[in-house]
Amino acid sequence: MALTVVWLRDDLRIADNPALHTAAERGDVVVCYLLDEVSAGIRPLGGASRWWLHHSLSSLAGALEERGIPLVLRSGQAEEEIPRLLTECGADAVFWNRRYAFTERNIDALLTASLTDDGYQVQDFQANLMFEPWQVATGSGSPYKVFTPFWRACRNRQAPRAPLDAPPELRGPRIPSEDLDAWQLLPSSPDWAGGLRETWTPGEPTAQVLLEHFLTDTVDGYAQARQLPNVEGTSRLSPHLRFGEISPFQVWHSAQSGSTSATADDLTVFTQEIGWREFCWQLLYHQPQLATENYRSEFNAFPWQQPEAEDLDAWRHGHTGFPLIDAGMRQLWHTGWMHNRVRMTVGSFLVKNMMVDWRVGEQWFWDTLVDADPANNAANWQWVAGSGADAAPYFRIFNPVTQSRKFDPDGGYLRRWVPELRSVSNVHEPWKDDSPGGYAAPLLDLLASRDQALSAYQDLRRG
DNA sequence: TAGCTCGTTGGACAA
DNA sequence: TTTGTCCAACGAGCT
Repeated sequence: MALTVVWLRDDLRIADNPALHTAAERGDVVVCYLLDEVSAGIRPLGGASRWWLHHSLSSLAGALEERGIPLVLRSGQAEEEIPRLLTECGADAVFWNRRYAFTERNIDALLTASLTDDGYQVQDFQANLMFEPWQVATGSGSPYKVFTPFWRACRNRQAPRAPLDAPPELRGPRIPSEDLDAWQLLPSSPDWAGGLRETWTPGEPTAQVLLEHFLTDTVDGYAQARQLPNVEGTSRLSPHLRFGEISPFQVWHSAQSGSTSATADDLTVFTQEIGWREFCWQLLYHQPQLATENYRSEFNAFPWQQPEAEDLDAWRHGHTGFPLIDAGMRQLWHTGWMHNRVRMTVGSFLVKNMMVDWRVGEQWFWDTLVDADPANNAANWQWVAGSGADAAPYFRIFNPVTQSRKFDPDGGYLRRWVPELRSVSNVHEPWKDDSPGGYAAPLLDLLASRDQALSAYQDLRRG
């Protein structure tokens, strides 16, 4: 009797999971998740991601149990634990869905070679990107560095395959599993996850509900509403996509076939966001050090400032004295998520007004975002800093006052996340108010710091 | 080939 | 209050 180990990684779902689907057609399955915190080069998950992972695994384990099979949890080095599990359960094959980061690819390649040598059937599948990074290239054969031509080239390719249904039946033996609680993925002392619990329900079922809800109720007007941080105008699918509770194929096909009232423009803009995820991953595929090294090496000479500890702390926890910055950073700290427009603004503030190295911000987002994604996070911080592939022009410096006037005119978002501002009438510029109500004084001079950044960037250009 | 167009997300200032 | 222009070239990508 054929028995396949399905090794799940960033694909914690049952539907549209080609590895699981094919294994179930083949015979019995053992579904496994391996927590590998020991292989060299693996970046440890941030705190918010660990919280999400715990609940996502818990949700998946429950769903598999309902179908009669367990989720087998193991921890340790993949090179040792996967062969051990294969021997232990008597499997003759192992299937997984491909992943694209450098260390992970190498681990998978080494395992494939050694397990194949040992006589196992090893098979990998395309599941987490609609366009494989090596499939999309410019006319001259090089990887794309600019989003628009990249996404145009993707759209000109064959349409992504239709998503697979969940396997109709899952059978398999009961294999001992480690205890999820013993992994201590959840914060205990202190338990800072209250805001995450209020905000999110990790797991595949919720991801499907969110997608349906988005396409039924929210996507109409998306192109405009997604700009407004105080409006529930986005899909909020990002952490679900990050952990693979839903696949881009599912999102893409639902958006194409959605008989909604949305305009073509709304659907195009939404689909494009899925395209950005694909773009960031192909950047990371071709530039493995995207999270740690400037994509444009001339930025190695940029004069980043070493921030005072209390200034950096003011940024991290939302006490800079700039309402939009503080609202965003507090939303992040509380919920593990921040509206994208505000992400750009707080990023620009850290990198350009405070002149702090983008990697400091990237690491903070990595620790605090529930959707912290190795490719998206790194590529977008580099975009903000101007050191990235398809970077923002250096003179593009977000002004937090102008941004909140434009995208949160009545200050609802600002007052929601910064209670000190509720009694302040000049909510966009509280320092001009007669009674700023205990709200922090501005950390810096916006115009002066802007000029300083502009000249530093100009110096870099001149070499 | 060499030329041409274009580039997710802005701000300041003038008219 | 709104709209247009400039900021500074430059490299990507296409034809």
